[in-house]
Amino acid sequence: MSGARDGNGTGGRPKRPTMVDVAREAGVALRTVSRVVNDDPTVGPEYAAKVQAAITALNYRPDERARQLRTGITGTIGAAVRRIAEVNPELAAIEQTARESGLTLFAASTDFEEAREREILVSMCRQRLDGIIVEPFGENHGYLQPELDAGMPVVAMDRPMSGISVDCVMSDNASGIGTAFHHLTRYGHRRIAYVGDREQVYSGRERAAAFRAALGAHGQSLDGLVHPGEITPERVAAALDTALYGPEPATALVTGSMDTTLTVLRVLGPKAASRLAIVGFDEVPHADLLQPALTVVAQQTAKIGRTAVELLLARMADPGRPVQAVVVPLTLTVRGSGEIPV
Amino acid sequence: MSGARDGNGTGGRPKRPTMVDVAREAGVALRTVSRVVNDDPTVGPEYAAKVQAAITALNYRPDERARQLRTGITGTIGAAVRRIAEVNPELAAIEQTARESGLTLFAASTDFEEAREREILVSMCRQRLDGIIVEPFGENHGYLQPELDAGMPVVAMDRPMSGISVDCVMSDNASGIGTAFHHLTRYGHRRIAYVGDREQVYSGRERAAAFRAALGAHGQSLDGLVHPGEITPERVAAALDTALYGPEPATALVTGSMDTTLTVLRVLGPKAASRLAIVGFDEVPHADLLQPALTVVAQQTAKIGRTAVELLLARMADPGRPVQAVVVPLTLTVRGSGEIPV
DNA sequence: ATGAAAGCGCTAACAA
DNA sequence: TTGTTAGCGCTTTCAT
Repeated sequence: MSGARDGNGTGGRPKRPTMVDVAREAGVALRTVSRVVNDDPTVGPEYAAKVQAAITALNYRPDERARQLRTGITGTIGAAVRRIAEVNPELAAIEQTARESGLTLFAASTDFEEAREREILVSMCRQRLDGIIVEPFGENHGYLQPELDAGMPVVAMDRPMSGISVDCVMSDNASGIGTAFHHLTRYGHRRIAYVGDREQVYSGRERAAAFRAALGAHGQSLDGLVHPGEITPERVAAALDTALYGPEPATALVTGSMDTTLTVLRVLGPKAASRLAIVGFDEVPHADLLQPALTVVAQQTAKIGRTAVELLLARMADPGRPVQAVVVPLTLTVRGSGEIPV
Repeated sequence: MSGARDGNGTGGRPKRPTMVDVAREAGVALRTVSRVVNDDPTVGPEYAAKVQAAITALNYRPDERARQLRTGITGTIGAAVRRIAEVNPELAAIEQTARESGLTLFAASTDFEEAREREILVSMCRQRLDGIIVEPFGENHGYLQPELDAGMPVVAMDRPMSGISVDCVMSDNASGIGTAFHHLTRYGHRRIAYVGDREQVYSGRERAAAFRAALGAHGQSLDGLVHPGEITPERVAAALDTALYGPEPATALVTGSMDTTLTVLRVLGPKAASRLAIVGFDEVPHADLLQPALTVVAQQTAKIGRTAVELLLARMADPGRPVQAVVVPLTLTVRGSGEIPV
């Protein structure tokens, strides 16, 4: 049976067999095929065998789209993150946790562009994904309110969302900066400078503020020591000039992000970098290969990613639960650059 | 109208409005709503306005799944790669090229596990994606033959697939190794060693073979110089011992992959590494921050990713076209480590 | 320019 | 245990 090549004569693309085709081939009802495909135990062994044979003979593959349309669930969650093809331990943790939970992950890069972010989020909503994790960037996410009202579970990661109230997990920026600062004071430093991202973005704002607070609590003035701003070689070089070569030079440095750390190292060059005490905020790839190896306060990225999925699962299970904000502490990793004494 | 909260009384999850609801709200036929949603120009302005108003009032969002089921196309291509969430320029290029082509990208990590790879590919086929790019790992992809027969476009990237015949794009491993080798001979090196991945994997096999050929063509014996194998600190340390501290020590080294390069640098330590001439195969993150900065032959990863999408698009457009294999040359990036003379 | 009705491939009530 | 039937939400002939 079923020997003929395909129903098609000439050039048309081959048509895939459907459940109806399998049912006809096996001589059973559609419903029975569905039962076999879904491992329903209430099918007689000989029927099951006949169906299996037909499935193999026709190379039948169920159409997931139809299944999803009918059941209403996709078994897929979305992740809208800065970049999927860069080092992104949160995303790695999300992917693994999703897999452990039997969910497929659909990840897309916002590139930290507001328009792109919106495009991705709206697209995920149109696909009726079971839930969305977003590392938010844009300034107003009010356009998602109707989706939330319609029951779409959303979790924010690394930054809070603006204009809507959703579950959220992020690092304890303030205490991380404090850890970096106090680690350096332990090695005798009193003049400690900060270079980090611009205060227009949430994390840049939080970390600069925390550094100012640390300086104040330590009885230091802020003059020439705190340099949030655009991370470009020029801007970073100017900041370092002010901080390191002024009348009261800083002897130690806290950087506010991975990008800042790398730019600082490039601007300083190997000789200057090896003499200055540096604690980086956030891990740097292959930090152990640098000279000196880089001491950092690292975000618990894996924990953050895992928590994001857990928050999402909780909300999927109970849409009415109160909105929750989880804060994750950072951990100090000592490697050398932060232990250079005054 | 439509003022009531939702059709729902108590705890049930809110039901989304469908096209029928919009049609009823607007007092038009279903077909008209569909026309408006799809920007069909043959709708009268007042009808269009009424429909738009209803869409806004109900916060209607079309269900992409239903659309896909009906039209048969998803507008989505899949990419099964080693790892998302790591530096992966091929994937970045795929994502960008897909976006430029108006396609959504669905990426998943195989982790270079055969079972995982198969799971992902089968899942993508069940979702009826418009096409699949795969960085293959497994040894037998024959299970995909029925999908190919059913018209599923598949393109292999970085490695060929086994057991099936599909379009493919990859680096010119042999000539890349040749470039690295000859660059070192230009600085007077005659004893040049190779450490790289095990020959069970395609690229490891190709590169080791190319290195042996280069040695041979240069009139050198192979003894103690060629070390393919597992990339572990122990194995790499043993290989380096043999190559660098034997009776005729090598004065230069070619590594066979990014992982190999990083492991070699870690095993050697900063002092030994700064004395040995090294050319890495493939780019290393922040290679410019190392001391000395690392000279590499880099794969044209962006070109490879872009080409993969282009091959896929071509096959989607013409399923009958002959299978094509594209080979992309590597480029030498001089930074210091490869220009240390004998 | 608009509408009525069929059906994409599947699951889920309900019958038998 | 198996089959019949009615949709999921949309697009698409085909009439009007």
